[in-house]
Order: sequence, then C-alpha cells, then structure tokens
Amino acid sequence: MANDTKKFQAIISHCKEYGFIFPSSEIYDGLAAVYDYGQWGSELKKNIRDYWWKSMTQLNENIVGIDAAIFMHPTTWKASGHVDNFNDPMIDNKDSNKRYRVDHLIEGYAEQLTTEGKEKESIDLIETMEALLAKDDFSGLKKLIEENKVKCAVSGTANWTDIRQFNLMFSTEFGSTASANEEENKIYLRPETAQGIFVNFFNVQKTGRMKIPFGIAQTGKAFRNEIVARQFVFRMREFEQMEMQFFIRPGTQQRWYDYWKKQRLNWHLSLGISQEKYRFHDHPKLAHYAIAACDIEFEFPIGFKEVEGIHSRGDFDLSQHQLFSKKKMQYFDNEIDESTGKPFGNYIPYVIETSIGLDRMFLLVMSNSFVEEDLSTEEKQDSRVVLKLPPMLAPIKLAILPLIKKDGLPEIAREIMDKCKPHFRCFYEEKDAIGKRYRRMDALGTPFCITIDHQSKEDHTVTIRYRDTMKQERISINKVREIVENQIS
RNA sequence: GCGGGAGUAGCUCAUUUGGUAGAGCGAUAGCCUUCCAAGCUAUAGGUGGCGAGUUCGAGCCUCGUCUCCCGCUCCA
Repeated sequence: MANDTKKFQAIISHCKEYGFIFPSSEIYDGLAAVYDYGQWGSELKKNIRDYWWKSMTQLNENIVGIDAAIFMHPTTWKASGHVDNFNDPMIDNKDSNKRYRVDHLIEGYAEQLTTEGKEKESIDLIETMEALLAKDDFSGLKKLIEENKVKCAVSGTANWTDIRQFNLMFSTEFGSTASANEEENKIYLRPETAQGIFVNFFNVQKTGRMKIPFGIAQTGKAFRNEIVARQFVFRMREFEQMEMQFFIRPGTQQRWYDYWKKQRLNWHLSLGISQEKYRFHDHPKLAHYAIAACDIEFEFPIGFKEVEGIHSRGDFDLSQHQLFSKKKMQYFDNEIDESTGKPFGNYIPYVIETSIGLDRMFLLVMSNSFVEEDLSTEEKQDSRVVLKLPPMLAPIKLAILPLIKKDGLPEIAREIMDKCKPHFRCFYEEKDAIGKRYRRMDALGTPFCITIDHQSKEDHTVTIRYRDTMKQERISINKVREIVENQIS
C-alpha cells in the first residue's frame, strides 16, 4: 500500500508535468480540490466522454441525449429531496473526530434509553429534539445533547463541537437585482445532472415519440459543497457526470437493473481493462430515492473506489416532480399485457440510473495506463514512463518525426502530417534525438510514432514504432493513415 | 472540519550552529546527425507557498494563512 500511495503521487505529478491536469488558479495558490484540465488532459477527457456518449446514444437506438442547464428552478431541489436531505445539522466529537448527524445521535441515545426501560424519557427526548429541529435551534440541540450526556460510541466522551449545518448545494443569486428577501433570488448549482433529465422526461418522450423502455443520456458539470474534497480529481467540488436514466415499466426493474449492471461493466471492459480491477459493491443502506443500488468499483492505487453507480430509483423522481409541479408524469403504454389482454395503460415509469463520474473515469484510465518500465540492460541503466492508453482515448494518435531536420526529411514528414491531421490528432516534432522524442510521446500515451529517414526518400516507406512493445517495422507511407485509423476506431 | 506530514527554479534535490541561494535533469536557441532518455555551445528561469513577528541580519526560529498528501466521513 505504501508503494501504491507513491504510485498515486507519481500519477498526480505526471498529470501536472505533462499538461493533463493543473491545480485551478495555481498562480493564486490554487483553490482547494478544484482542478483544470490542460492541453492533453482536456483531449483525453473529451475522448472518454465521446466514447461514453457514442456507446450510450449511437449504439442504443432507444437512448437519446440532452444537454440541460446547470441552473434549475429551485423547486426542483425540493422535489428531489436535496434541500431537506442534504441539510442535516452535524456535530463532531472532539476526541474521536467522528462526525454525527445530530438527529441520528440523539435517536441512538433514545433507543438506548428504551432498552433500559426508560421509555417515557426516550419519547420525551425525541419530542424535544423534533421541536428544536423544526426551529433550527442548534444551541438548544447542543444543550439537549449535553444535558443528557450523550456520548460518542468511539471515544466514549461527551466532548462535542458546536452544531453546524452543512449545505451540500452551492447557491448563488439569480437575476441582477437584489431582492429584499434573499431567499427569493437564491438559486442552486445542480448537485447532480439527473434532475435535468427528469424534468425533461415528457419533452423528450413526446417530441422524440419515445416508447418505453427508453433512456435519456446527459453529460455535464455538477457541484457539491463537500465537507471534505480530496484525493486529486477523485472527489472534487465541481465535477462532471455522465448519466443515463432509463425509463421502464413498473415490475420490470429487476431485469433492467441486472441488464444495466452487466452493460456498464462490459463498457469498462471494452476499454481493455482487466476484469480483476473491477468489482460490484451493493449498497446495504439505500438513499432516499433508491430501491436497489450498487457501485462499480475500480482498484485505484489508493484502493477499490466507486467510479460508477447503478440505481434502481423506482418512480421516486417522476412522482416527486408530479407532486411538486402538479404536472402529470404519466405515460400511456399501448403494449398489450398478455395476462389481461389489455394495454398496460397509464403509469409513472420506473427508472434505472447509470451514473459515472467523468473525472473519476479519467483517473481510472490514468491509473490503469501509467507504467514505469525498467529497460536496463547489462551495459546501461534505462527506464521510461509510458501511458498505455487505449489508442481510441489517447490525446495524440500519431507522432510524425523526421529522423533529422534536413536533407528533405521534414518536407516528407509535413506531407504526411497534412494528410493525416484532418482525420486524427497528430503531433509533429523534429527537435532532439529520436529516442528522446519517443520517450516524450510514451509519457503522453501516443500509441504510434512514425519516423522518416533517408530511405523514405527512395522507397516511400517509414518506420512505425509501437508504444507498448517498442517494436518497429517499415511500412509504406500510403498505409500510415489506414493503420492508425484501424486501431483507434 | 479535526488529527498527522509536507511546501527552495518546470522536475529531483542541496545550502554545516540564522550571514541576502546552487547543482543535475528539463526548457529555449544554435551546432551535430545517430531509430529508443543523459553529444557540443549559449540563454532564460527563484522577492525560498504567502503574510507578519523576533533579530544588526531569516530559506533556516515563532505565529498566522494558503495549498498538497495520509487518517475519520460522504458520495459521482
């Protein structure tokens, strides 16, 4: 594990050194847990996003994409449960540094009282707590905890911090004029992209004449004011999600849940990543919206961590929006139910959600590709850092390198460059020794390098060098584009 | 947020008990021409994370602050 932490740090440094990821506003000392993608990182990230988008929308005829706004009507977040469920007052024990939700802490103590036979005290306690919670009376709540000598399960002490409320949603002012009532102008940055899909469910269903089962996909930024944001791009306050909500007939949720679990894992494996690096983790405790949920976890250098969630959300979201918006969220299903001989009729569709963190996927791809190779022979020590990226994700597909920068070799190289660059990302470089240029390309994950030498002038061939094996072979110049394109599609 | 560790050039590090910073690699330009990093020449680059204090004098001592890494917690 010590070594793996080292590897994680090596990946972080590599990302910065080679223009993948920089700390945000670094010249001003950076901003905690906010990062910018650099020249190659943005390219790699885009390729991952495109690959996901294509596999969701293009390859599934019943899935379409949307691009909803980050700002949404404030009621959206009341309906989704984010306003209430992410507003819980918390308290920390100073000795164990363990954080508790205040209501959970007191409820736990009340249960303890009940088992001790002090049922009346228990009920009184809960009633008092609820009254204080309703008033947001934090000092009263703290007093209640202190008076009852509620102890931390870990440290066994009653040494508590003040109660604080953490709002996981970022808010800002909407509209240019300030209102007397601040609450009226308050608007949130979306904490998840999913709601943009739910509120557009009917728009898409009707205008796209979509029939259940069908899905709506979306990629985009989401914002959460995490108490602790850390571990490089793994947990950021601003992050990008790639989500797909799949609308189904109630009763079929188990089948579709299993289907998407399998589909999504296969997507990961299609990148050539070993199955052993993945595992499913079922949620024992479910969120307020879920009827079943699991994570796809990947073995990062810092251990198995969640990269994607698959949730069976029932009709929670659409029902909530129906309740709050007073707009019907029902779908009329014309398909004949064989058990009754009649159409399935009106219902609020159930939802299976697949939600993957793009930044986490980026880190996953990096972790999986980053290799420090020892190339030492008896004569000399040698090593290289190589990103064994799947070619289709690589920021640069082909490096075009004239062996020397005269004798007409750059001219031939330029011709090849002009021929290839409309089709995929190429990189031209004539500086430094050829070996050094190869190593630089290895560090960026460029799968193919071609070198133009004096022989190229005579027989129209170049040397192609493969990143992973370091093997080289001579090929005709006419074949270059074809060879690269075959590998990156 | 709490606890632990760290911050000197793009990177890796050095600077003996406080006396106003050096090297290698890298970068840039030129030379050389050689299919797997480390050939030659020249140049650029640091108000020592930032701010304050102690001192005649601070990279080194003290305090604050910011950022990163590790642990607790939550999630994508």
